[in-house]
Amino acid sequence: MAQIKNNYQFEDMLQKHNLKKTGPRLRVLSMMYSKNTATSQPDLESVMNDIDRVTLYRILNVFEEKGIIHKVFDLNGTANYAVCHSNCQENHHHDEHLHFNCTACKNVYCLNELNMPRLNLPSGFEAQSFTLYASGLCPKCSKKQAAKVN
Amino acid sequence: MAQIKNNYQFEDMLQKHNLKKTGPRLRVLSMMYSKNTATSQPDLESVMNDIDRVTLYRILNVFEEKGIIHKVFDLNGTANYAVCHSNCQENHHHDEHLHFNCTACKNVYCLNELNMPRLNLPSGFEAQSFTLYASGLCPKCSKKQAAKVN
DNA sequence: TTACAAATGCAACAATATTGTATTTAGAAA
DNA sequence: TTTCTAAATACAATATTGTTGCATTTGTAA
Ligand SMILES: [Mn+2]
Ligand SMILES: [Mn+2]
Ligand SMILES: [Zn+2]
Ligand SMILES: [Zn+2]
Repeated sequence: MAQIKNNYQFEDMLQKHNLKKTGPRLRVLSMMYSKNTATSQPDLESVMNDIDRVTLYRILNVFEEKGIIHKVFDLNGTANYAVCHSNCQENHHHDEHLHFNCTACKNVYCLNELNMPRLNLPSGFEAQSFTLYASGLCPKCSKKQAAKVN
Repeated sequence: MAQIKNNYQFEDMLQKHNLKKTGPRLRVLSMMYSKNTATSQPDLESVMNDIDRVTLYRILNVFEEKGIIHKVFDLNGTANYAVCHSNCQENHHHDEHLHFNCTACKNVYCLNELNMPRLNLPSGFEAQSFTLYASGLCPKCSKKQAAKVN
């Protein structure tokens, strides 16, 4: 689980970032903090189907700008959003961790505990940030598969 | 440059993969082999604007299936395509290298020479493939920037 | 040369994302 | 508390990217 937080803490988060406390924003925050996987845009939209699509896009964008969440594309190129755990600042993210795409359940996991390995690029390339992607089976799905085989 | 190849070689490639030699396919091959960066779908479409959009999508898909090209999403989530250099087979790619996104010129470079570092995942995760993304300045753009500063 | 599967072109549609603007609302100020 | 306003939301229109079905054309094997 990302981090258990209650509604007061979400309100504080919004306040700290000079964002008004609104229902849609609190609900998006609460949903994203309640999961240990990233949230796909389509998923978010179907769960919050009473909130206007455009509003959701704008909430996601402002949260990303503020350093509250970061965007990660899964293997099909669909946008997923996950809470930042790296003390990201406004317009200055540092979410340099592994993103694991489960090919079975399609969930995207942020493996924050895994540091990025240092590596030296070919001469001339100046990297500012790194992200590592992996795909395969997540713990749940690999267990399921093992069970099937038996 | 990916590899200099002439039209006869492209025809051979198609034949080897049991694909008919057609104008659109040869042109796509030729374009992608003439560059050392990946080709974005929008770019491809605007350059080959006399070929139907759907045909281009189908060419890209069949080339990917056959192991001729691989897809890589850039930092904005747009699809880019690059020729495979890892002896990829039909439905079995192994393009595990670094993809460098230049934030200035927006080009995507496949740095095939860079092997993926080994890393151990948290227990339970079973990775089948890895891709590393980096963003920053490519050699050309970092030179330009250095020139400006002076 | 013929025949036919494969490839292309075209039309329709679906999904995702952006822009502009009217309306509503959170929160500051009176 | 009430008033006021910038910020946020809702709604409409449009853009971009990708898919599906089918008619037509074409590469190639016989
Ligand atoms: Mn992440
Ligand atoms: Mn590549
Ligand atoms: Zn899974
Ligand atoms: Zn560049």
